[in-house]
Amino acid sequence: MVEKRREKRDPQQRRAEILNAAFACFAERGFAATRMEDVAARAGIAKGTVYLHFPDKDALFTELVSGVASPILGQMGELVANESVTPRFAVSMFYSLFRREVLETDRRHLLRLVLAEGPMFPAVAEFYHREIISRGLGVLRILLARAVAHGELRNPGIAETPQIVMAPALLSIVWTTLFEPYEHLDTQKLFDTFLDTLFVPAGDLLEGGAQ
Amino acid sequence: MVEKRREKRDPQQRRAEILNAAFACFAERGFAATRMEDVAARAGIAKGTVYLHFPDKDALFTELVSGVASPILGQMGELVANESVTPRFAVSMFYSLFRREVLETDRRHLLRLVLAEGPMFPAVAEFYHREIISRGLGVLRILLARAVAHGELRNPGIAETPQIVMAPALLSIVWTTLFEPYEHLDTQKLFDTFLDTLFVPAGDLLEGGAQ
DNA sequence: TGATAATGACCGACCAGTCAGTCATATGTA
DNA sequence: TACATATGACTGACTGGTCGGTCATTATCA
Repeated sequence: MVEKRREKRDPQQRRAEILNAAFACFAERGFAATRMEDVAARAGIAKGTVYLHFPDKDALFTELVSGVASPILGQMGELVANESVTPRFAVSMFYSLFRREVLETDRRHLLRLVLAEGPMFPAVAEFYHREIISRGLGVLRILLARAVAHGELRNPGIAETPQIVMAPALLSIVWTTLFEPYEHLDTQKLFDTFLDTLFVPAGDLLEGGAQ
Repeated sequence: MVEKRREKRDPQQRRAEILNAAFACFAERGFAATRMEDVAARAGIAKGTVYLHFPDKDALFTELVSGVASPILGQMGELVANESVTPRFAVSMFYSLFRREVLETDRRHLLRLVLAEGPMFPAVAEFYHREIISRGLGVLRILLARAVAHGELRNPGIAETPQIVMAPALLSIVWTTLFEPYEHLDTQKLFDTFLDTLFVPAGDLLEGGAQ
């Protein structure tokens, strides 16, 4: 008979532990296939305890995907506020930030969850649009407008469809979580190539600049 | 007491009816939330009958998403075989084909299913990679190589990452099924703009060509 | 009148959510 | 300090309901 040790924790900490466990479970098995008991076990507590902190499974999920709202956008906001930073540099920073902080960490599974379960959870989709997508597009619009003014875009029309800039991020998420076992995608090259497609080559910026 | 009319059908036809019903159900509620009884009801038959045609729910789902493998790739194959068709025209045909045959039909829900449930069904992901993605990339590689040879790409590096060409298709699927209620995306403009970003403007093709 | 297809009541595994009871700790009392 | 009592976080067996899958029965067909 295993002796179960009870342990009281600071509610905030316990909450965080449950969210961590839930993240791991949802990320690796999806919403439907994850049992509340799995989450509890992973957090090292009993099932009932989970319900002391979250009203039900849906709430746990919604809170989870909403709560991990990345601090990336914050960094982007600062970056774009600085007029001396070129749009190309800002976008390239966004891409490498995305690669380092999302694509190459467990957070990529979170984004996958939003893609996969979003339609089932309008609250989640709405939240992500409002907090992440909408804000990101706002930053991009500023950047792209500035880029157009300086003639840095190969196709100025991009400024009217800033979603395009997000396309490689989406592609990389889907590819790495769906097709990577069958065919490797070099995401570094993907982002670099895309950047070179969006922006005119450095040498062409000062007119007459020979490459 | 309602008198239920039994009906015998050609097995092929019945199979198709079940698949249609399953498509509708899975598309609107996802795999987990769809009950076999829903599928049966939608097909106008009893639950047990479904099991006369498919061994279990997984098989039904797998068969469904595999079976609707689009004839689009076939059309693309023919198009690219014709040397006189310019790469830009071929890609633009692909985009409009995709818009007309997938994005603006119920088939878009099928693609969304693959994205959402793919990781849970390796067989599905593997199938889609092998039958759709892999073939599509093959066609694209040929097209892009030809485009590079004729100096039609703004960034020849694209030829090494043909996945990029698929990015707007992915973006449009995800956007329309996830964020469309909150913010409209003009997919026509999205694809047009992307095309203009990939390929050099028509006037620049013949060197010295004035715009 | 078999042979075949279809039915839907039924089974049992599974699981979200509940709640009566437990016990480590904090507080009050002598 | 030593003991009694109160608190509430924690537990896990249990419930009620759901749903994938089965199969004895019934209807239809050749």
